[in-house]
Amino acid sequence: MDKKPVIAPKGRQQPRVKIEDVARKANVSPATVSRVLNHPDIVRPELRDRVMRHINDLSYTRDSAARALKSGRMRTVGVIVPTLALGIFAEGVEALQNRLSESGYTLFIANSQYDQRREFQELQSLIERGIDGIVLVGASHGRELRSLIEQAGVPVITTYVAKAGGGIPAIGIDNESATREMTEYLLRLGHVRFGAIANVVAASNDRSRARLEGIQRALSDAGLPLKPTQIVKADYSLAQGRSALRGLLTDHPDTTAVICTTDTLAIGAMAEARKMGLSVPATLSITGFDDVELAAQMDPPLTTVSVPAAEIGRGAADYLINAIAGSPVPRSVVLPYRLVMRSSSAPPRPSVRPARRGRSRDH
Amino acid sequence: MDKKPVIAPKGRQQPRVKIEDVARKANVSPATVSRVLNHPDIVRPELRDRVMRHINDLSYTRDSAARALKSGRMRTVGVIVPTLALGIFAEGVEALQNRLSESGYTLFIANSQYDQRREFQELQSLIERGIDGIVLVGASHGRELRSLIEQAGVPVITTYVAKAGGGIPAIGIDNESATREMTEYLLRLGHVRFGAIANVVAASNDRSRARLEGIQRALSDAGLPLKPTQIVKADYSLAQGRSALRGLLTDHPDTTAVICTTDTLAIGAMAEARKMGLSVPATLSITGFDDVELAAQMDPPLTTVSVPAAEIGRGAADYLINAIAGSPVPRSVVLPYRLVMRSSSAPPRPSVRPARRGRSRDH
DNA sequence: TCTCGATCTGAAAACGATTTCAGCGTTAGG
DNA sequence: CCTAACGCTGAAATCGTTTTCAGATCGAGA
Repeated sequence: MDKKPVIAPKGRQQPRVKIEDVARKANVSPATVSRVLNHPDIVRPELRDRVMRHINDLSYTRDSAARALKSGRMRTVGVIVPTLALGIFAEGVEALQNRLSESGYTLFIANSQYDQRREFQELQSLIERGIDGIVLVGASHGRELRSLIEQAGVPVITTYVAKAGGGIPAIGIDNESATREMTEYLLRLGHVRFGAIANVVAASNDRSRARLEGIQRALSDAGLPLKPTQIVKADYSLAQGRSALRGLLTDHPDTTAVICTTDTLAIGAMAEARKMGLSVPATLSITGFDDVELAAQMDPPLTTVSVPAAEIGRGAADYLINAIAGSPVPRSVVLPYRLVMRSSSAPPRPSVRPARRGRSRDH
Repeated sequence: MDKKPVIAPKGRQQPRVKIEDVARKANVSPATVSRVLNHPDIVRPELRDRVMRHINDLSYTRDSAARALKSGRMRTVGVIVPTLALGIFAEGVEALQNRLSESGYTLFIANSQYDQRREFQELQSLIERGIDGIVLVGASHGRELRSLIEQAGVPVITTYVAKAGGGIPAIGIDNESATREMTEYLLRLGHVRFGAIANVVAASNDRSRARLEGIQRALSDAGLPLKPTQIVKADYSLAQGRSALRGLLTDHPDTTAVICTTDTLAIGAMAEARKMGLSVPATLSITGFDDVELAAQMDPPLTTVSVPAAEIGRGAADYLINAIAGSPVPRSVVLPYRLVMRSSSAPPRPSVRPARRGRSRDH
């Protein structure tokens, strides 16, 4: 009843059991205890067991700070994602953490909110913390960030992209090629009047930028280059998907296919289409990117590109674990994406000729 | 060209600049450099500036391991969430990290996959890493976990619930009361045949369990207790929401209101209802919990309970920062939830009496 | 019985920063 | 001009492990 009020304990109240205490109890030297912990195979089994028993008795755990100081390794990895709000990143981080945990590593997490300056600051803070490896997202980072990494001499890998500049290894998919394929698929279906909704407002979002380029390239190659007004820039919110579609159809009412660089945008677009009384895919085909859980459950189910987020996370973990250990590591890993054709895309309605207005202007 | 092949560097290649190097360059003692860094106000300004210049010149950063060893504080906090796949947790973690980062703390993240054993292991690993504070989710944790925390003497706070056992402080909402209110609202609308879909398969999911209890209590109080078959247990996936609704309506085709303990389940249920040709809310009212971004964008928009996830994350950060500093902290914080009435709920259709089959069986 | 190896184990020196304690120089007051 | 007091700075101890290096122990072979 007379314990301190609502004040949290100042320091550890019990003076922390250290390796020396265990050593004394077990009648061995601290060195032996350390060996039992770190190289169990080089100490005589009976002695090892005895020491182990005392370790458990005292429920001794080593001080990671001292350990890190002496050994120079923190057994810690950091990750900086743009945001956790996107399921695709959350999934990757979760897989990353799980794999690291299996190998005795712990994961520091930070988020940049798509802001390069913040990314730099967070990275600085992580490096000061002595992390052994770092996971980044995307290919575009400030050059000062790259020099910071280089100077720190910490292994790094960037994710969700197939390649990154500045000699940084990458694990991910070829975003541009994915949307190019998607666009070609829609072209094959017979579409000729396209629109694109891309979350490219954040300067650092090179994934969506690459995806947009894939769309543009495919359409240029088909002789149907996108006019600026056929491209709507958005952020990553559902609501922006809605307004983007509305804007797009205001400028180009005869559009038959809308390609979004994100499922979230596509879902927003679908919601808006429904509200506008447009039927998907009969009058409008819509496609997304990421294949989030909801995509398959939409009505109609969303045609999209499946991104192997968990595999990316696991791969990044493996890469860093090897790199830290000094094992050989691949330069970059390109993972396969998968086009998932569902019912939100279909051939354009053949009978209707809603293009009259556009056509008449041409001749 | 003759740099080592694909082998990562073994240790830091540059031998790391330490405090002594700075001291030598600046012609002062290491002690002074340390003081410049930690207590700038007690060192003569001109000298301080000189030292600072050399610190920058050499781009010296202190070794956090040594610092932590000597000072006993890691400036690090850990969080264990069930999963990051749920936006509600991702949002909280993001807010938590942002607030901690502002105060110079870094966040370790781990996930338990709703498994108490795993939660214990991850916590153990975090504590061994010397974290200064820990954030948990929910009220139900093994007693060995509680004793581990106590023994480590680390401040802890649990989140998303209004109170937790074992003297652990909490920050969150009163889940039971929220669903009770929601149920009462549906009762007032005139519903009498209810169904509940709850993600309670995970033993440790006390949030959903409390929510389910809220539903049951309200209905019991109204003299309409739920039969076991009116409660469908699920996990947290959209697909389970679908199959749960199907199962529920198979057993009780005359149901007019379905209360879900999660938006994800509710969205799945809505998708299934649409597929079954049932119109929401005309023949079936559906409600969720969490108010995820998508809830407002559904067709019809989903009636749900809004959970202040970001505020929970920030509050947890503030709590721990204060507790670690030894400042007074509140025992627990109950945050307000908010019932968000949208169009997925409405009075039951008065004219229709689809209950015939069920009724005939009764008499 | 003695010596040579082969194993294990212990003593002690790091790892890099923080902080106490004491000493130095300077200024103010007598 | 001398002493007291104050403000800064430096020397050195310390935090808890890991690891090198050497010493001890034991068995086997001569």
